[in-house]
Amino acid sequence: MDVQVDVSSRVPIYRQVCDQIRLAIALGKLEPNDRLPSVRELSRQIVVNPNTVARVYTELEREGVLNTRPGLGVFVAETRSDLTRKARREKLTEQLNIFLSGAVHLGLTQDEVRRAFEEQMKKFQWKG
Amino acid sequence: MDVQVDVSSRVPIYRQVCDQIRLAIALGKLEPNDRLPSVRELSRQIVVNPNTVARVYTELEREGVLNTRPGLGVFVAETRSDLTRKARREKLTEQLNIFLSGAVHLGLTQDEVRRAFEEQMKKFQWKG
Amino acid sequence: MDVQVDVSSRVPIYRQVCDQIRLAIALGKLEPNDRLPSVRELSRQIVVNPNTVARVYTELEREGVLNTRPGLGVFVAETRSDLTRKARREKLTEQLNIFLSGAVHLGLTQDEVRRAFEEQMKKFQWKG
Amino acid sequence: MDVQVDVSSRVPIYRQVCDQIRLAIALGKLEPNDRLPSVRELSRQIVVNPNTVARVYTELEREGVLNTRPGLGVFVAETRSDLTRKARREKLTEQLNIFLSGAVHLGLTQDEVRRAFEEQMKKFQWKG
DNA sequence: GTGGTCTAGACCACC
DNA sequence: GTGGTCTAGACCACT
Repeated sequence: MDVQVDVSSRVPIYRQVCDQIRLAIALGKLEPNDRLPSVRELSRQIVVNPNTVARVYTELEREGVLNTRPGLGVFVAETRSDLTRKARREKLTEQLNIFLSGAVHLGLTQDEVRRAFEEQMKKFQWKG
Repeated sequence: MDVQVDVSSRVPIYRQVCDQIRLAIALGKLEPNDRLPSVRELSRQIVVNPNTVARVYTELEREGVLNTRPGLGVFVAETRSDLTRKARREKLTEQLNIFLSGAVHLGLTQDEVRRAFEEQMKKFQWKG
Repeated sequence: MDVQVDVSSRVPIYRQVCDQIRLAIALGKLEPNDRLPSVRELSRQIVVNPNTVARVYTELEREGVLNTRPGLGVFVAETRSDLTRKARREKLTEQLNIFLSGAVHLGLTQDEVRRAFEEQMKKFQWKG
Repeated sequence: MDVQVDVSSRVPIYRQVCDQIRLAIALGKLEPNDRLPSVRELSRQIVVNPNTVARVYTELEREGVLNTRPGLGVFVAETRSDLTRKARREKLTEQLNIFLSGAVHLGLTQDEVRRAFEEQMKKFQWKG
């Protein structure tokens, strides 16, 4: 678990950390039942207030990504999805549009984006 | 130019409008040197405080997406890109990773995501 | 909106407030698009730290019960449910078992509980 | 006595065990004067720290649900109720309200909830 | 004015 | 040791 925080970014710290933990899990760098660093440990490591880290863990627990075992620590949860198929497709399209409109705005070509997409996709842990 | 504002979204209104204007340009619905509605016009149209619209235009001008010709109105700027090729690729990868971790967590398969990706990509106006 | 907080309870304050707001909505005392008191207002009213109230609002927003319009305040959201039918039935049964085992433990009879159930149920705003 | 502990739940282990013992009594699976497994026995069986089991028994004894006969073991107490009739009705209504607001928010109809209620109620061991 | 984020530091419950 | 909750107070972004 190496987490990088950019304090000068406009993205809130707790969001940066959330994103990185989600990413690590999606990439398979963290697997179900792996233990994460303790709140105090991680807060020392990335030089951030313990409350901020606690907030990250709380938030990811509510999302079902992590779960905490009182007195033991915080662990990666088993994956599950309560969402309907339709809701999931909608969320996907929504996220996709945000991503693609950013890509267009960067002035990249369709092929560049497709290549990057295919390349990155290999690195993730897919379901099927 | 039809802009839809969702007041019940957690995304700030000014950002929603910014994103939609950028998107319209990315999709080719707005082309360089097209004139945008005036601040008052647009604020009436989408039922939003004029200050908020003014801010949107200021911000997009600062980004180099729009430019104001005093007395004439606000226009779509010629596309240009300040970012180096390398910086743009890095930004792309970063956004891609956030998008893909979300997709993995939704429990979708690689094929489902790829299909949605190809389908949505058609709708955008690419450079190359 | 009258909210009662019992500081001597073992139930955390933020949870007491959450429960009462959810209840008010379920009873139809608060309807979609009604505005809630501001964070500072409610925190003064119930004599609790503003952060605690902010936490309540954040949590209920994540649940989809409320949504906040930046600069304007916090509002009751339109109801929606992304959950699958199966997930909803499971949650219902789970909550029901907790409730019923509490009721048995109180030493009440089946009829007493059924009567209370039918009586309270009338007061809520049901979907069908 | 089969007790299932879900370590990935946010409910503390000791409460899970307490709840399940109370539930077993409510369902009539355990009757007054039945003997429970010893602390060591149960802790081995459910793979939990013996201290945690000891705490469960202490707590349930304090509540009057169990009682310890030194040298003999731990037994289910005779049912008794300290609460006044009025206090019990109030507690019932309070729990009912929390349960029903959850049910409303799940988007279920009155009939669905009533059917689930009647079905689950059969499984419990009532007083009257 | 509104809510959102972060820090600092305290106390409690759980194992 | 672990995380959870609450307070106090600061600063920022949005309308």
